[in-house]
Amino acid sequence: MTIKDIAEMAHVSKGTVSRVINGVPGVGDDTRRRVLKLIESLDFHPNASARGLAARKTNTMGFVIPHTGKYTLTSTFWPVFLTVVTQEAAARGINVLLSTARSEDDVDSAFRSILRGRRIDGAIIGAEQFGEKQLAELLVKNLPFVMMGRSSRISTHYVDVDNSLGARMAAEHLAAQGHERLAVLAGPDTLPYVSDRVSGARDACRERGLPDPVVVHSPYETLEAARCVEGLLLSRPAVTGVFVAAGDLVLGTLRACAELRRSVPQDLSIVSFDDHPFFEHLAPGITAVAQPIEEIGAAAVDMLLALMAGREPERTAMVIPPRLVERGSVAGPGVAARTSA
Amino acid sequence: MTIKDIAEMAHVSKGTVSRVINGVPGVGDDTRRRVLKLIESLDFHPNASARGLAARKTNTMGFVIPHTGKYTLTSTFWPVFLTVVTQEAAARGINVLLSTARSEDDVDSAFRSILRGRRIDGAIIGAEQFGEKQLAELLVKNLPFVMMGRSSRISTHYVDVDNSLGARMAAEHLAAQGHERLAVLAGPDTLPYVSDRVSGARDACRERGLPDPVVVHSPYETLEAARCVEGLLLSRPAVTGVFVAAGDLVLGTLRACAELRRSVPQDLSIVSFDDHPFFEHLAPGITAVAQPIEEIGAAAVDMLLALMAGREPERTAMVIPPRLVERGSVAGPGVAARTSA
DNA sequence: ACGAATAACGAAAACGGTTTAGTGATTTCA
DNA sequence: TGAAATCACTAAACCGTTTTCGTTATTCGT
Repeated sequence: MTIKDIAEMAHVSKGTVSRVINGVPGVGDDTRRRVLKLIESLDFHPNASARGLAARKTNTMGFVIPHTGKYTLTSTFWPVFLTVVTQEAAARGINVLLSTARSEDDVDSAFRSILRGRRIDGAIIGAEQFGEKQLAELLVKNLPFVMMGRSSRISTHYVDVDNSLGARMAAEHLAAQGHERLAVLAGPDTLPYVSDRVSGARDACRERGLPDPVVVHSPYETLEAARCVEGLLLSRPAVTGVFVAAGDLVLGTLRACAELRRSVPQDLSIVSFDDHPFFEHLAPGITAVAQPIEEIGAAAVDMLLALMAGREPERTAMVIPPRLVERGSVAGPGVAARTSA
Repeated sequence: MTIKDIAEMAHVSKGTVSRVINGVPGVGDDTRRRVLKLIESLDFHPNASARGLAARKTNTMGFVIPHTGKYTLTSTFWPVFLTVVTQEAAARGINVLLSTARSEDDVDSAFRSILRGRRIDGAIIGAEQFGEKQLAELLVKNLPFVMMGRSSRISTHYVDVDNSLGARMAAEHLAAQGHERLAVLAGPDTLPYVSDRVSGARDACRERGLPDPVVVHSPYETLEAARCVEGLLLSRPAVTGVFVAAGDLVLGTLRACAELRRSVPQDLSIVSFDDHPFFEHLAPGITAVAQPIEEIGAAAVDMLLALMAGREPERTAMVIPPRLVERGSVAGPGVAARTSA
């Protein structure tokens, strides 16, 4: 079944059918209705490849997930973001072509496989994976894209959570409970957003006249994170509150506390950057700076679709504030002191 | 840059270039090398839409994720499965078009959006979403597909974990520690695999001469699961071991225990069907019947690729055994008895 | 050394749409 | 009321590949 069959049955030309399908003006009302009814009743769908070839657009966007951790899709951020983006795109008639990268080298091949052959009209990409090569390729191919997160190389077309603000919120929340010796457990310092989170927390401390927080960087690996936190727990003077600057590190933090028999929040208060469904159900619940992922995803799709349609989006960069979700993992530092006294 | 440009530069016809690109015989060795070098040096990639149109294949597979829970991609199974499938497909030069469904009704539209317009050559689909309509549509379109899980409607072209065996393993593991009063916390009984898991556990009990386990069905919602488990914990005679028949229900189980101040494994032993990275890091670690997701994913892709290539796969149905991962959430029932005595 | 088989290629016809240019009929306006 | 403008539509070119078919050299067997 092709457009030609429809045309014959409706006694019109292919061009007219095409115009009807695409809602292009230049077709009489009665003709349009007749063709539409025919298409409907035959459940006809135009061939996507043919459309892509003729119109030079595929109505498909690419999604390239970075490779932080073994299965990035078990992280606190990406699975939800991917879900939101996919649904948001589907609602607008856009399909999502997915690409994951296992290793650092894979990023390149994932990139190419998705860019190759004008398979997509645009892409959403994690800012952290913007190497020179990838960037060059995108620009050369003139492919619209929006980044999730900010890259040091490109300063536009991105959507990001306000990392600095979120970090401040976390640090201030801890400080407001009376904590004075804070720590930041941050991700690898190669990631662009990590330094924002670290400095945000540091600034908050300085403004309150507190000493700079001790900063530890850990890969997104529970065991390594646990080792880092152990170091923190054994250091003197004791840290009483930790800002865990990525949800993926929370489990390691809890594990370290369990192993050293420190209890949360009595011995250590925790605020996480990133929320996750299971944080609510742990005992205690984890207080978190939650990214409004739905909002971020919708914004990213909006921006990309504008670019794909050839117009400049209203806002070419968006930084969205997170919000603090208070649960049980934060208490005053006095609790531990009183207990040990 | 098109195939025509390449042809002119190499002083051959478009047909020859096409043959070279597709590795079709009928081209001299030196010509082939020359064209190949040109393609390489110009970094030429043939237009995917044009290929799709002419060759009637898109080298793309669809992936339809079911809608169990708010964000299925935070479940214990699907994110990992999706990752594996995507990477396995990428390694074979196949792209993945993703589709998610938020609601029951959405399944249909997700289905159609991905099937529409011969955008894909085949699909991997969760068996649980096979309604009559979807099935009819697939068969009508003659679209190759493989199911993840077994459907009651179609008995071939699926890959599944051995649900029954896994359940037996779980129940027997509990029984081997001396538990006699077991419970099964299962997912919604509309899902096809749920009854297999329930009956597997029941059979294991019967064979050992134990009473049938008490079975509770819960949606994949932490709070509802917790309520179910509370009921279990308060029932008499007391249940001492529970087989949590889906990873997504573990958190609810733990939450109920925490709320009623029962400790694991002293008061309640837990075995989960499905493993998850964070199970290892909880205290205690959760003993789980782990699905070999990588193996399952690879098998599914293999099978689908065979179908897409037009040949019948060697194995038209695969049931893969899970394996038991012992951690700290199981102990003998005596512990609680002794404590309370 | 000669006809037959084979190999290497070119020309051109699909594939199923979109889009441009053109045509006849109708409406608009002075 | 006649020329101009508008409208609804058709015909045909085009998008960038694959694939079929035919042609020309080349190799083969005898």
